[in-house]
Formats: sequence, structure tokens, C-alpha cells
Amino acid sequence: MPHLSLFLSNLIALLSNYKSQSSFDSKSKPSDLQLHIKFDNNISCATAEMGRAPCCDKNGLKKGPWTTEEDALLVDYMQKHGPGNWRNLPKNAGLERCGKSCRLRWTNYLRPDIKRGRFSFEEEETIIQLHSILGNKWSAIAARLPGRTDNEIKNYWNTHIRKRLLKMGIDPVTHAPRIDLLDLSSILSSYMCNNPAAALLNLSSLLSSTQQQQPLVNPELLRLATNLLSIKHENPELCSQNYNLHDQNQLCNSQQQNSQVLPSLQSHDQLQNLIQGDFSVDVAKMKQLMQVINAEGYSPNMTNFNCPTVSQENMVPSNFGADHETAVCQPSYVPCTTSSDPTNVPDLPENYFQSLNYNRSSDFSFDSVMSTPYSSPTGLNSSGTYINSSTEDEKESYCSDWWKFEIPESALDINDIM
DNA sequence: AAACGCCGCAACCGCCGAGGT
DNA sequence: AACCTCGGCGGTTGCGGCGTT
Repeated sequence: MPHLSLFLSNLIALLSNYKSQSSFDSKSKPSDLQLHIKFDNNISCATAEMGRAPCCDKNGLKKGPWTTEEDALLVDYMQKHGPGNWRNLPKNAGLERCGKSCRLRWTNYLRPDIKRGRFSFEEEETIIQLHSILGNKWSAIAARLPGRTDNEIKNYWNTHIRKRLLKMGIDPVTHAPRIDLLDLSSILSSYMCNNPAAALLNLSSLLSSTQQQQPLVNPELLRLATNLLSIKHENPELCSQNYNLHDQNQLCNSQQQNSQVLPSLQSHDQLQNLIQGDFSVDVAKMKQLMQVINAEGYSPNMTNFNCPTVSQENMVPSNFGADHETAVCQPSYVPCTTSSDPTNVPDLPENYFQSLNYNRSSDFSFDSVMSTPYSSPTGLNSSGTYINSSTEDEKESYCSDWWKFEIPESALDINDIM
């Protein structure tokens, strides 16, 4: 209706003048002017304030948690009319809510296809992998997780995954290992819990992080770590399952006091050399490291074990969609079951290690990222094992030892992302 | 039992882009 | 071309639940 538009335009101009002359503050209590123009609630919200208009007139509208009655009204309306025209919805549905609030309530909570409950392990894998690619594009991530909302994923990331990555010494923004974020005790804990492979995983994370210009690894820290490996080898009885952190710290301190007790075994010398080298641990060195460990009998399968390996800077584009040429180097974290058996490490394809060797100088493509095989036994929509199906502590333990994030092909279609 | 602090999550806020006029 | 509406998005807030002291 053109005449209405013209009328509104004139009204806007009028209001604009009025506003400038009377220092009208749209955020203050409702003024006579606002009440005056409320001939149509849907129009007033846009016209009462120039510049950015509020989604609706908030005066008299309810805020805060939704009641069951309100939910019922909204659900009933949505079932009858479907989504759309959120601005008019509250009035038509008999709700004293902002249209935006209704939309959020529907999309984030009331929508029938929303999957409630805890995130499955596969879902968490997918989230982390997608985040490493897409960054905080929660809606894009949510699009790959049926039944999950962006808000839910965002909250889950901020409250669970982010903290866990930080605890592991992994920058949740870049997904790169960072020594300054690392909780060393987790390394020691992993190690002391008869899981030297896990400790090595963390250690290797430190090593791989040194690809950056300034080495992040404190040599003293690494010396300590390697000392611990030596201790483990020479005093296996010290490393029982029930060894608590307090004892670990004591042991740690005593070793520091004994000080500079470098590993005497050749293998440990090799390890030390690796650590004290140029800090540029590439695939070959990592394999060498694994062979050393393997030779020491820590794990017969270690050659198949793949640590986070980054050949160059760990780079994750924030503007992934805009610049596909940007190199992406991301570690792959391998979650395994917590086991006292250090040989219980995952068997992975031989080429898996190679697939992680992203090199910035080489042509990066999505394929290199997406080539990571999906080995999860269950599909995304399966009733997979819920990571916090047991206690939270168990979950933390379960998730902190070994990490590998792989994307189910069904959940990641590059064309969709693009 | 009360006080306090932490944590998780639902909801809100402000900004933005697409599409329409 | 300019402006507006609408819906979507990411960041942030605030409240309730829970554990600890």
C-alpha cells in the first residue's frame, strides 16, 4: 500500500524532527509520543526510533523465563500457522512477548525436532572439528548436527569443550597446542595413571606447538617431563593406578631436587635429543619418537598411534568462507577409553598420520581436512554412547586421555558449508 | 541450616545482511 | 539509491541449581 508507506515516511520525518528537538530518548519510559503513535503496534516499533529499530515495542511486554502457558500458546499457534511473521505472532497468538523472543523460544526450545539431552560423543567430535574449520559459526555448526540448535552448541562449547581444551593446553580459538594454557598436572596425571602414551600425546602436543617462531616449550618443563618418563621406566611400582596427584607432585618435587637427573637410557637420550633439538618435530621425528617408546615396550601399537602433528603454524581461518586458500593446520585429538593398559591405543590406518601432515606451503584444500577417516562405530544419529552417561568425572577422564576428532562424512558436506 | 560461590543454560541484546518498497 | 522490515547470528547476561564451607 504505497499511500501507507508515504504516510509512514512522513511520520518518520516528523518523529525524527521531534526527536532531535526534544531529546527524545527511545530507551526511556514510554512517552506520550510513543503512546500516540501506537495506532499499530507493529508499526510503532519501527518508527518510534530512527536508526536501528527495536524488534518490537517492548513496553508492557513480558521478559524472562517462559511459562508453560506461554509455551502452550506458542506451540499451538505454530502448529496451526507455522513459522513466519514473527512480529505479528505475539499479538495473534495472544502472547505478551516480543516477536523475537517468540522466535528464539521456538527455535531454541519448543521446536519439535529439537533433540534434548546430552551431546553424544560423535556430536562432540563433530562440533570440535567443525569449530576448527568454521570458528564461532554456531549456526553453520548446528546445521551439521540435526536436532541441535546453535545456542545449545554455543553453550556447550563455552561450558564444556572450551574448558576441556584449555585444560589440555589447546587454544580453543586456534585449536593449536599452547604451553601457556596447558595444565601440566594433566600430563603428569595421565602419565602416572599408567598411561604413558597419553602423557606422550600431551608432550608431543608441546613439541608440535613449537613450530611457531618463538618456542613455547620451556626446556625445563620438558626436562621434567622426560624425567618422569625415566622414573616410570625405572620405578614402575611408583606408578600405580591409585597414585594420586599429591603424591605425583611430591615425586615431581623430589625429582627436581635430585635434579637434572637426565634419563640414562639411550632411548631417553634420544627422546631428550628430540626435545632439545630444533623444536621442529615433524612427522618423521614423531614417528621416531613413537619408535623409541615402542622399543621401550610402552606400547606395541605406538607406531600406529597418531599424535597431533602440525608441520607449520596452526592456523585456522576466521573467515573460512571468504578465503579458502588460507592454510588450516589442526591437530587431531585422539580420544580413547581410559584404560590402565598402556597398550590400549587405537589402531588407525597407516595413512592417517600422513593425512595430518598439513603443510602451509603446500596447497591446502578441503580434501586434506576432510580426508580424515571416520572410524567412529556409530553414526551421528545413533544412540551413541553419551559421554556423560556416567559421572562428570568419568567423562572428564574419558575425554582427556586421548583425542581424535573425525567428522562423519554424512555430517560434513563441503558444498553445504560453502 | 545458612551463606557463599560456581556453573550451566535459557534468554536477551545489539548488530548485520537480505530482500522489499 | 535510500530506507525499512524481518530474520538470523554471535556475544553476553542473569537466574536457578548445586556443591562447598
